Amino acid sequence: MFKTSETMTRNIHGQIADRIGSGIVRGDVAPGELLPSEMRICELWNVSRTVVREAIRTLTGKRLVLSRAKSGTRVRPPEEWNWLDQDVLRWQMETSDVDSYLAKLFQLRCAVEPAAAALAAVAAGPLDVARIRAGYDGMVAAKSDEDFVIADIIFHESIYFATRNEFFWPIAQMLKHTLRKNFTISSGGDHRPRAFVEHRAILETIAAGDGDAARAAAIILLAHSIADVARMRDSGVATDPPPPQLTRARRSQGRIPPAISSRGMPSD
Amino acid sequence: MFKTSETMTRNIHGQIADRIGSGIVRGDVAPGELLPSEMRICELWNVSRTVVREAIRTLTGKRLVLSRAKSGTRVRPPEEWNWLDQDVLRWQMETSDVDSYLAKLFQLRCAVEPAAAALAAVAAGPLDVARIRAGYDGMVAAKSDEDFVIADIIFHESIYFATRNEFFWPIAQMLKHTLRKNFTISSGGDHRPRAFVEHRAILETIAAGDGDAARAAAIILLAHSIADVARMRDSGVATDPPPPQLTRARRSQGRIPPAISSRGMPSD
DNA sequence: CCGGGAATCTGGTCATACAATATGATCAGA
DNA sequence: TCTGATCATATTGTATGACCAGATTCCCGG
Repeated sequence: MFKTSETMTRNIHGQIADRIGSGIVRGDVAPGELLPSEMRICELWNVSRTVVREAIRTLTGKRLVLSRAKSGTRVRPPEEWNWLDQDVLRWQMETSDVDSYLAKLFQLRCAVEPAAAALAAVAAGPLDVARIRAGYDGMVAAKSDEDFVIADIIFHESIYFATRNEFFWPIAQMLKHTLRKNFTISSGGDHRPRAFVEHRAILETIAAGDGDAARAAAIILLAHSIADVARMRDSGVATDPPPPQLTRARRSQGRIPPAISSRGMPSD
Repeated sequence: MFKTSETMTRNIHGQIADRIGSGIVRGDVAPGELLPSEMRICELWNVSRTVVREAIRTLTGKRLVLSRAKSGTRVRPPEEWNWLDQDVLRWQMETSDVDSYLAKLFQLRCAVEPAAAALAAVAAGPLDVARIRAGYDGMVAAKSDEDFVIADIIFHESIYFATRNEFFWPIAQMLKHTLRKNFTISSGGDHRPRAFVEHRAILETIAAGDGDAARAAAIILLAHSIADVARMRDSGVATDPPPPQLTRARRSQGRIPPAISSRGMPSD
């Protein structure tokens, strides 16, 4: 078994933050409820109050909890959690299934990446394009599947950076850390040639400054990636159960809602 | 002058985190460089090492710095910062201009909100729809501009939640905190009737479960919002200077890249 | 039954001390 | 002189104990 993370295992307060955070995401303490007091946590795991306080500070940074003075530390509603944080994501995956997680990840990518490619085409500088090209070259030169995935991540990450829009960057960071862990399985060697063509299309349209073409190229690549994932899933285990609150009748026909298809809009 | 934030002013370690974080974003210490040692910071502002450590822990949570044991605390590259964090955003706006900030914000919204509306249409439960409707009703019943903006924020935020995709939620949180501070100016009363129509269109398409129609409605609303902001900006001060790295020739004609227009894609 | 005050609980801050290691300077040897 | 090992120092991580002030709770008296 691999160690879960890089940052959380080194320090004691990281380990404590890991346990508490995992418990919160798992639902051990409901949103709005109070955590055990600091002294209580100290006794629970035989650590000093310093460690507990720094651990809670870490969880506060992830927006999992909110410490109000002299009143206690309460769990915030999940809607306010920083789900893009890699630790929160890891804790979530300890209980949730990977299937719905990958589906949601693709929903986000389908929403963001076409726009990111279009923005990159008009905002990227020569250094940005060189970075994207380096990712592409790394994919072509990759000897192993792992090298291929790493280069692929660099490619897409560089597109996010090339938008020159900082708001896109945290999303790229999340994808980077999460795809590195979960996508060594995918990208089997057989469909690499098509991946080369599609990635090269994105690279060249961005380099050419053609935003609409870059968006279209990104959409094509995502559509094929979705098909790959769906093919991989259909040959695997059971799929996601319906969400709990669900009562309405209408549902998307396919597994993944058609977040890609779009229609024109007035240009003014 | 208003106080800058809610969370940072109460505690001492929050104030210290505010000063250090502000300095980092301002560029006082370059990415990759070392912060002053903890004891040095203690002397600088006459605080205990406890508060300094908790302040640095807070900044670590925002991915501004990375503390390696016995080596020092280094500033991470800006690409890894959590730009969706409200404090990071506030520190950034202390030096950057509001114009380019609003433009980037709209780029993100144009990328995400149409997809969010489409997802919400197929994933929302009755509670989600009720929440969106409550936002719409609040807009209609709003007596003041401030009430109108608050209800508007609830409307859009609820759409993000209704996607049932956690990855969209941090974006909604960022928009919530940032639009509340910067958009009391906009939404002048004269174009409210059109806003009602467009918001109602989104609400009803989502309630009807029509994803494509919801996406189209969201796109229409965003296009008009962009026009409003552009109109507001053109009657204001000077605009953003070109980015420093820029060398290439092609640039978008308009102020804001056409991140909305798209073309069809194959459905399989 | 209600209101007020005291005891208590909690997080925030400070001070001190020790541990362990990364860093850089010093020193010995080739 | 250059190289390599050793050592002192600086820095973060952790523990401990103490105190403060606001929030909560509960009991007692009206």
